[in-house]
Amino acid sequence: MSSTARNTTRERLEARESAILDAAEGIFAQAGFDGAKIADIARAASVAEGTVYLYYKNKRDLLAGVIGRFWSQQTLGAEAAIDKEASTLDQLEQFGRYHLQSILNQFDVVSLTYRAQPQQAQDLDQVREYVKVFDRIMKQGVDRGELPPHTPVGHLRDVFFGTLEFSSRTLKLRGRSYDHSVVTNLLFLIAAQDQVKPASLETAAPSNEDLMKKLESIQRQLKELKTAK
Amino acid sequence: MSSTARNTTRERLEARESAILDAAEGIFAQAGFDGAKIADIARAASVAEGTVYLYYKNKRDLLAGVIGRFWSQQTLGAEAAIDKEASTLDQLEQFGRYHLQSILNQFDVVSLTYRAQPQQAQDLDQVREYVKVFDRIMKQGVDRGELPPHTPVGHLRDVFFGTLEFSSRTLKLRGRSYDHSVVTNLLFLIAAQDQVKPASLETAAPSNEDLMKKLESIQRQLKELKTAK
DNA sequence: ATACCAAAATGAATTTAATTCATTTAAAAT
DNA sequence: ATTTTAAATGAATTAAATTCATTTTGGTAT
Repeated sequence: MSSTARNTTRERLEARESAILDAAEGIFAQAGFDGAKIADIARAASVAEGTVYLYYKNKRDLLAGVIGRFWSQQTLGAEAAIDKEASTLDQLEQFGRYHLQSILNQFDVVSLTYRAQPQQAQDLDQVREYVKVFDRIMKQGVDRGELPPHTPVGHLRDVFFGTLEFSSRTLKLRGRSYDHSVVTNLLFLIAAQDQVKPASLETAAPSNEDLMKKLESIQRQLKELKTAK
Repeated sequence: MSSTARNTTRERLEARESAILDAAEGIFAQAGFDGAKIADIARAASVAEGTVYLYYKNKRDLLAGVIGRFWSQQTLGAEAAIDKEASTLDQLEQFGRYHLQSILNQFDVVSLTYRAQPQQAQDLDQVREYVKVFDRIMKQGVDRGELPPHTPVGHLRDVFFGTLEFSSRTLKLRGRSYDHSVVTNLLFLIAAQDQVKPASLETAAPSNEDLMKKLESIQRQLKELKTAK
């Protein structure tokens, strides 16, 4: 078996698996898990019914495949949407905006996530990876001193994802589209919490003295500019 | 048909319907919606399979019955758990504690809620009633002057239920039981928001930090000007 | 190029479980 | 006591997931 041939074969199999996943995602999203018939999915993927079972053990497993792929892509998308150089709060806002927008745009696929079996731990592995994006932002925030060391990341994670999830349902229910104020309000809440608790010296807001010094420096520079002309 | 007889008949029918709902709740909670067999439910309720279909159109409708009854009871329980004389924040804490405790205790039944069809509006009528408990507390808070008039109740509703829901999943996942700090932290967040500013970032007064950032940006531009010369 | 093998694919047959319905049983009315 | 109506039954039907005996395909060796 030549290397080229092996590649061709594998590529053919992967293309077929992709076709099945694509078909399944479409039919599941459109008809729901129960409403989707393997026969329809097979037809949409241009394979025989039995072929689906060569790639996935059963309908549940196929669902897990669709969900896993979706959340993997979400993780990549989120990482692309976040500016590594931005402040922690800005990163959180970028992530929040990305999250809300994408779960709204792909509401039907996201809803399928709840049909996975939480008992089957690996069914939700990719969701767990996605959640880690939040954890990394928060950890970096603490390391950088932008968040207090005692920041309750676990709680805030549930606040963040819970709020955005429920907000997306509310928006959908009311037939409304993405609303940035949801993210803004949420960030406000999270930021407010940080302010209330005793902040470390590093994170202390600049004093008026600091501002005045900065202004005086600017004033000096302006004078230099004027005289230089 | 005598009044007594009519009563006896109706009572008999209601008892039977109750038996079916009890059986369904038990089997659904234990086996999940897909895993539950109508045959098992019928056996547990001591009726024939066909009898189930005299009371409920199909399996989905039976699920809706179980969910509806559960959330109706939740509404009654919540109203009993809330002291009408207490302050708004105390009432919110009482409700939050009740909500988290009960969704943890009856996690399997609550999970079934996500199997209802959001399209079928009336499937979730009782859930909507339950949510109104929150709205009434908030409205009363605004009327009493304990909350600012512009309090974003809709947004806070999603924060409240979303956070508690996700927190319950986290606790379940980690095999932990009710943790009051979840409620405390949530209340803290909500209270902080009221104190700070509930609207959007646009209307917020700029913090010293914001001023400092703006000044630093001006300073950078000045430097560029100077070196450009 | 041909024959052979193993992997992949097929779709008809099987299985499982929801739903229906002709029949029976029980209750209410006359 | 008889008739009528409502409720209940469970065997038969139906729908859809899953299996599996058979066929097809692609790669390898002669």
